[in-house]
Amino acid sequence: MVEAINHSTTEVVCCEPLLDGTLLAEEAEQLAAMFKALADPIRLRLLNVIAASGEGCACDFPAALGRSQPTISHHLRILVDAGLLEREQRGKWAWFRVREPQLNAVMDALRPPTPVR
Amino acid sequence: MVEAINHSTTEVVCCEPLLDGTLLAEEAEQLAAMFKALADPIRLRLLNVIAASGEGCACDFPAALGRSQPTISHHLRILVDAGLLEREQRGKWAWFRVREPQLNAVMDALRPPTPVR
DNA sequence: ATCTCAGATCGACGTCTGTCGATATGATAC
DNA sequence: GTATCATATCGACAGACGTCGATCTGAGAT
Repeated sequence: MVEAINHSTTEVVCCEPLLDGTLLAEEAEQLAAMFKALADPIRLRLLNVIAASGEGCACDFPAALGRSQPTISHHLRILVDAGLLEREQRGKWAWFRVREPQLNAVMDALRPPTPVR
Repeated sequence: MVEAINHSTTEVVCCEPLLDGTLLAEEAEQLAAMFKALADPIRLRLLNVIAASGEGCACDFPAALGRSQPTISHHLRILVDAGLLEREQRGKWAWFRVREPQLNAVMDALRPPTPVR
């Protein structure tokens, strides 16, 4: 279906504010795509484990999370495509780091529109 | 499948912090369930429209969002079950409000573990 | 009680998703 | 070059999901 997936960056910093009544159909699509990337327990645990130590090697995840190597690779791809992880090749190993700006962008969409208090 | 769905409250305020390396398998399930409820453009637009005016009548949503009445009812149910909306019956109409504490709980899970700066 | 109408539930459909075994790719070591 | 090993891709499968037409439920109104 997807003819040429951008497997790396996804420089779109989606995420219009969710609660202020300005969310258009297309923006909702983009935001929903971000949430979809977060809507799986294995992917959340990948983010969690990687963020905890700053970075993580793909080689450790199948044993740590109890999923096969293809399954882990599949989930890592989804997180990278969503812009939530960045991938770096070191020798024959693949290392991943969390892209916190993208995570913050998702968080901002949930923030209520009450700028003053 | 689900034999008796709690269609109202869901007092679980899920959402352990995502980035600090303490996410257990079961907590990841709960958090993923919250993100799953947010991972659909129609549901995001429902939240958006309802939050914008403080409340919203189910009767307006099919026309506003271009989906059938059963489909809207389906999505509203998912948001109520996730604890993100609360439902109130007024005469024959159903009105909905956003439960901001629950939304904030999801947001807190995304916050990076840097309490001091 | 009967009528009307808003909303929920049911049943079906096509599509998407998570999973894994098998295989391909690509990088290092020899 | 070949061998080895880490990761990606492929193919298949079962289950979940979004959608809608048809129907049921329940609250007013008469």
